[in-house]
Amino acid sequence: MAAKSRLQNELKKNLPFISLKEEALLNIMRTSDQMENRIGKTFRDFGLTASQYNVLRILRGAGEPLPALEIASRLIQVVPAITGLVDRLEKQNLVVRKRCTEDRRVVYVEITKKALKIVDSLDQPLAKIQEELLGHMNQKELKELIRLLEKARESLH
Amino acid sequence: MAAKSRLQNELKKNLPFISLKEEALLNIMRTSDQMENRIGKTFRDFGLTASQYNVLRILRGAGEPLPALEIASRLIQVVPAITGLVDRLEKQNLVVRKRCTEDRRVVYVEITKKALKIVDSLDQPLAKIQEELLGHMNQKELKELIRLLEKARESLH
DNA sequence: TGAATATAATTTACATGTAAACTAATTGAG
DNA sequence: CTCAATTAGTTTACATGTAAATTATATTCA
Repeated sequence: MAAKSRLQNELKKNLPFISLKEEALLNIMRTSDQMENRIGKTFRDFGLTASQYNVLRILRGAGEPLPALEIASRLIQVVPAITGLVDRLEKQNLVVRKRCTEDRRVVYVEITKKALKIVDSLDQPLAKIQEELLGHMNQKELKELIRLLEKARESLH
Repeated sequence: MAAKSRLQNELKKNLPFISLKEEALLNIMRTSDQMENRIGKTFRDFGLTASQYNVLRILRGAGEPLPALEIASRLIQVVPAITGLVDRLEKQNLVVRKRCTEDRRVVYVEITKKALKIVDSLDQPLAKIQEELLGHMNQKELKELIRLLEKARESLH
């Protein structure tokens, strides 16, 4: 019924608040967007994008070359994205591709010394930004926030 | 020794989190990514992307044509993105551009009836997904999560 | 063994976000 | 009034995320 539909829309438009679930979802996405944005600026100051930094951080953490898909799975990215990402990192001499000899389908990605220096030099600035972004929350609040977000993600398992 | 946190296991990270702040930030971003991903699939089922849906939802909520930059500001997107977004929506006959006669710099974007139908038809599926994603959290938890995220964003003001 | 599958990456096509430069139109100070 | 500054949008250039198809290699099982 057209009239009823319009009325429903009218009511929806004027509702002072949305459902708690919708409000929570919007809060999660909005907070994430803004934090990513803030952190991303620091990466750009160092000539990296957030994705590029994450690849390098994973490689540093691993302490050894990793297959491309292994990196992709840790980034939770779709497979094709990793190819271009590694392409651009390789172009900047931040990683090296090495074809595996036992299984020639596998491409190992190795971080270079140049990249290690950059990633290391980002540790302090990043710690500072984390302090800037969440320094006003106390330990109890941070733990509760983490708990609630982990619980929220349980629906995705 | 305390068991590794859930996120650490998910990311197969070798090193422990340096700080609660870092863990909280990663939890925020990861949760957002996964929820966006899940919701995005529904939009695609209806021939829309998340960004396109958000533009249409804003226009429906406004109840009147809005200037392009007004839409952009509500989406918290950078200015140039809105042009292409409106281009693609216009190509699908979901919005119409109307140059303002008083101030010819301004472009009003108006939602079409076709688009209104689509957005309306998404209300129920979206409510269902919200239930699927956060239905296992009780009201108290949702309110606390919202409060903590709002507090987290205070540092960005 | 050999065909059917599965796996690791890549390629292609498209939508989007970001930054910087540019155009058109309006405004405001002198 | 006039010209510099501002404002609304667009264009361009690039990095990224998503999906589908493709290539090369490896594995499995009849």
